Amino acid sequence: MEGRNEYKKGLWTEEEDRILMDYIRVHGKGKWNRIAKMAGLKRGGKSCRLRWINYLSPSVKRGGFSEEEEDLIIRLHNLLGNRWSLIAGRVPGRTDNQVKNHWNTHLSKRLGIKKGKTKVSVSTHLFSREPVANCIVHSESNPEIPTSSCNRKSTALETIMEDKSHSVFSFTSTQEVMMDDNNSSYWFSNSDLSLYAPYLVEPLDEYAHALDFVWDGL
DNA sequence: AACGCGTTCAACCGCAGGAGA
DNA sequence: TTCTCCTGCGGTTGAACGCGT
Repeated sequence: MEGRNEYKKGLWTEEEDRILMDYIRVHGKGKWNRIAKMAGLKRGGKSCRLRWINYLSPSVKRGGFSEEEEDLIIRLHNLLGNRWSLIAGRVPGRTDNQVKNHWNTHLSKRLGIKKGKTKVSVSTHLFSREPVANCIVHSESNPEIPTSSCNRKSTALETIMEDKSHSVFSFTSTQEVMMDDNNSSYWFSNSDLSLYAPYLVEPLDEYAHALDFVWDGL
């Protein structure tokens, strides 16, 4: 059982790294629980997998992030939000953990992005030619008190459909929104704002159109 | 030198989902 | 269908480090 104290935790030693690398070099990766046992490591399978993926794998690039990498991460985060594995998949040699850490410790600070969220409640007149979004903005620190409100006419904007469960909508040229179709909430990926819609309708592309509106008060 | 405090990042945790028996 | 095992993900933790006093 992985969760009990029979496994060693904490930083890996050079000896452990060597044992894991030697084993993978001969037998290949995958089936991490078995690797841990067969290699004689007192580590859980998850720990071995993480150590390989984030540190030991020859495909992992070490050292500081270049300006090009940072620029790419910022643009991908605008588009995808905190979907680190997707972002890392588009930054050669970088892992999701590296990207996440670099974002949280450097980029989010540099860009002045705060951790807290602001909730935007939305009601829409669906399928009219000029749908209207009625918005009330709440701060997370005091959700009871709306900090501002607006009533804006929408304009149709570009819609990017990534997949069924995670649709990405372009809000303006710089603001993107991710859709979670389970709870009808929308996330502003680059400003940590969430947008709650009162109801969900099908098909998705019509819904997306109905929720497209210009919001310049962020 | 010693201490306190903030920052960094490797590693852990809990959970979800897929595969296969 | 159910169960187990494995993998992958994002959020969180805490040891190590750096810096100021």
